[in-house]
This record gives sequence, C-alpha cells and structure tokens, in this order.
Amino acid sequence: MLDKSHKHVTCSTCLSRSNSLLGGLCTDEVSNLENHRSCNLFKKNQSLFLEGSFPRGVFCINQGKVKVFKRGDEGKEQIIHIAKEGEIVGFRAMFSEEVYNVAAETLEESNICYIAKDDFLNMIDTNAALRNGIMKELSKELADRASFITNMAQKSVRERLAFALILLEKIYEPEPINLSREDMANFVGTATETLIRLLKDFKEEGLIEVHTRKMTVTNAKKLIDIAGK
Amino acid sequence: MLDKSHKHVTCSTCLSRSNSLLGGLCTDEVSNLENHRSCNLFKKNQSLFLEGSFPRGVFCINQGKVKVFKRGDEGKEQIIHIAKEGEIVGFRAMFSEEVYNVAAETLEESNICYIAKDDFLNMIDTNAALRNGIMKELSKELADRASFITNMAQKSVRERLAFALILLEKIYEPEPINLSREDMANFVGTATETLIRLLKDFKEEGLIEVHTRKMTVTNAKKLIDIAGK
DNA sequence: CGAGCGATTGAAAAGACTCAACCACCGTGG
DNA sequence: CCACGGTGGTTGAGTCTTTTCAATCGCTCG
Repeated sequence: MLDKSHKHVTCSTCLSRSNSLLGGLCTDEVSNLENHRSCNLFKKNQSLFLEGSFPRGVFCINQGKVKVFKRGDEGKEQIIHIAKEGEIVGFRAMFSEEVYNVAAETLEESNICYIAKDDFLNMIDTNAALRNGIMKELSKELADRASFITNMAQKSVRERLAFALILLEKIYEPEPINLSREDMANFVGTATETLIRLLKDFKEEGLIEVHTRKMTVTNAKKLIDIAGK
Repeated sequence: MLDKSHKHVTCSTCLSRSNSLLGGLCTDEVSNLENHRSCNLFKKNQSLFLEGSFPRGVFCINQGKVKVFKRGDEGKEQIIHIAKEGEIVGFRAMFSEEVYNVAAETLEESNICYIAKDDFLNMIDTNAALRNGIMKELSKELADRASFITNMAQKSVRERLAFALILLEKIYEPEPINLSREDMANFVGTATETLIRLLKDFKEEGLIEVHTRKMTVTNAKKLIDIAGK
C-alpha cells in the first residue's frame, strides 16, 4: 500500500507537493525546500503533535492519513479534520504564536515530511503566491468549520453520519473508508454504539457496504439526500 | 448609548481602530484608509451581507454588535460569532475568492465603516505587520472554532449555555447582555424553549440576573465551573 | 384597543446516551 | 497447535436530555 521508497522522496518529484499549497514553487524554492525538510515514515497511530505543545514546524503528508482532533472535558476526542496526501498539517499554530489547540495523529502508516518553522515562515514571507494560497486555505477552513458547527448544532446523528460518509468517501477514494468505529463516532460526534446502530441501518437500506473496518458508499445520492443541504 | 457623532468618526481618532487589527498602521496608511472608507449608521437587525453573496469589502465596527451566522437546512440560524466594536467582519471571504458562507447582521444600532476589497487587499500586500496580524487572527478563529465544534459535540446544553454566558458577558461588558431569547438559543445551539428553561434554572441558582432581554452574570466562577474546561 | 410578536409553560414524544453483557477476531505464549 | 487475553465491534434495555407542539401570557406599536 505504501511506497517503500519513502526515503527517496524528493520535493521536486513529489506528486503530493505539486497538488498542494506548495505546488506553485519555482525551481529554486523547491531545491531550498528540499534542503530544509526531513522526511519520515510514521507508523499507524503515531502522534505528529499534541494539544498544548509548542509548534516547531509543519507537516506535509506525502502519503497517508492524519486525524486532527481535540479532546473534550472527559478526554473524548472530537475529530475536526482528516488530512490526506498533499495536505499540510499544523500550519495554523505557526501564525498564532500559541500552542497547538488540537492534536494530530496518523490513522495509518504514513510518509510525512517536516519543515521547520523558520524555513516555512521564510518561504511565506518571500513568496506572495504561496502566502495567498495559505490565506485562502485558512479562509476555506474557517468556512468549513462554520458549516461543521451548524451541522453539529442542527442535524441529527443520522444526518451527520450520512454527511460524514460522503466526506470520508472523498478523502479515502479510491480506497474504501478505513476507520475504527470509535474514530468514526468521534468524527460524527456521537457515541460509538449509536454510530454502530446507524451504520447497520444504512447497510440494511443498501446505502453502504461494510466489511468490518472497511466500508464503501454504494448510494451516494441517497446519502446526500439524507445529509441535507 | 450610541455616539451620535458617528458621521464625524475619523480613522485617525477611532478608538475602535487603534484597538483592532488596524491599530498598527502608520500615519500615511491611516490617512489613506480615511479616504477609502465610508462610514454608516446601521439600524438594529440590518444586514451587512448575506450568505451566498459576493464579497466586495470588509466592515469595521466602530460601535455596536454584529452577529455572524449560518442557516441550517430548515432555515434556523446558527450564530458562529458575535463581533463587537474594534472587530473587522467579513474579511475571510476576501481571500477565499468565494461567496460568503455566512451572513452578518447588526444586533443593535451600530456605526460601521466599510473598506472596499481592493483597498483592503492593497493594504495587506504592502504592510507585512498587518498581514501577520490577519493571519494570526485567522488562525485564532480557527482554533476557536475547533473548540466550538468540540463543545457542540460533547457538552450538554446546560454546559454550553454556561459557556455562552461567560463569552457574552465579555462581549457586552460593561453593559448587560442584551440578546433575544431566539438569538441566544441560536448561539448556544438549542431550541428557544430549552434555553428559556435553563435560564430560569440559572436564575434560581443565583448565577445570573434577568430583566427580560437584559441579563448579567452574578456568579461567573460557578458558571465557568458548570461550563467545564 | 386590537394585532402580533417574543417570552413562557406544560405535556408528551423522540432521539441519543449509558451501562452491561457478549461476541469475534487476532496475536501471543505455553 | 491450542488456550488465553485483549481489543474492537455489537446488541439490548433502560434512562435522560432535549425537542416538539400547543397553548397562554404580556407587552408594544400602530
């Protein structure tokens, strides 16, 4: 599944980079990036950073999936975002001069590059296009989160699950969705038991196909319908 | 309550500006701003912009309160943020090159200045400090919203209301909180009736004092305790 | 003075959560 | 090779929170 040549990944040929925010760099910038990033293979469930810790750099996902989450009072995780290859994780805290207010952890074995804070900020200072890309990205996430909040406040768990499955489908495609029940519940914002019961319903209604951890959407149209606007 | 001299507000003497993101401008920049902004008195419940409309500029609140909200499927509002004097509203959509995904409306009579998109973007391009301030602000809001989502997913309505009252207290201080029951319910993310019942509880527990629309927190410590982390 | 809106209350229903038990699978160590 | 232990998944039952619906109240505005 994972390209074992991860140690030889170079920024210049990295497809994840070219599809990402860093896609618009010029040759010089790429070689500079190349010299300043380190690349590592992360095992499943390995932490990238913890809530409350001090940010030292950003993470570029070359291959794999990362959950970004926050813990509530009782320690229960709320997954805010699931990042996939091409995404950069942890750059928000870079600007806020504060500690991370969320944590990030791999959901599967992942190949992830690391760029130190100063190098990243330098790149942004000297590259207006990149900067604009970042601002655009921040704004988009802000918009996403406004929708997330509204969904959480107003939709039923059934609706939210339908919505989540559509999102997850896009994140995992062309692979099947592959998340523990608990993670999925923490993404939807419900109890694991409730999630399991609803998955069963959806399965019986022919909307999804489930093979233990792995599931695929078989009737996206209907799911979108259930999810609502 | 509202300074009727609003027509004579100038950026150079605007206290709301000096405490805001635009506080660090130099004299030239301020006079430039002065020439490019227009200042208007908004009545209560007047719209600044609608969800789905195209952003043409940003709004600086000189005096007053503005709710930023999104409508769910059934048209019910979810209030995402309540902005007060000194805050700039609507700048996120400026970078995303998309339509507004939220709407904004005054909660009371307000004095609000308007800066056209191009002027605002120019200022940002030529002023690194302002730019950094904006990025910092975007990041902070992103952090806030992660917490908001988590609260919404994991806290009971009672806990969320306690939390909201603490926030509102800070926003309205030194005035009493002044919101319709419906707006408050839409901020907390609950039904109006539920909100009313819980307010009654809090009142009976001696945590707040209520005079129809206006209410004050009398035991913040206990409320914070109820709200949880 | 009447219309109408916001606030309030009560009662019933629904949605979701908790708790407890049970199952299924998998890797480990004897 | 098989028993064991552990983790993650599943199910059922009961409870509680929250919503919904309907009705009432109180006040303000024309």
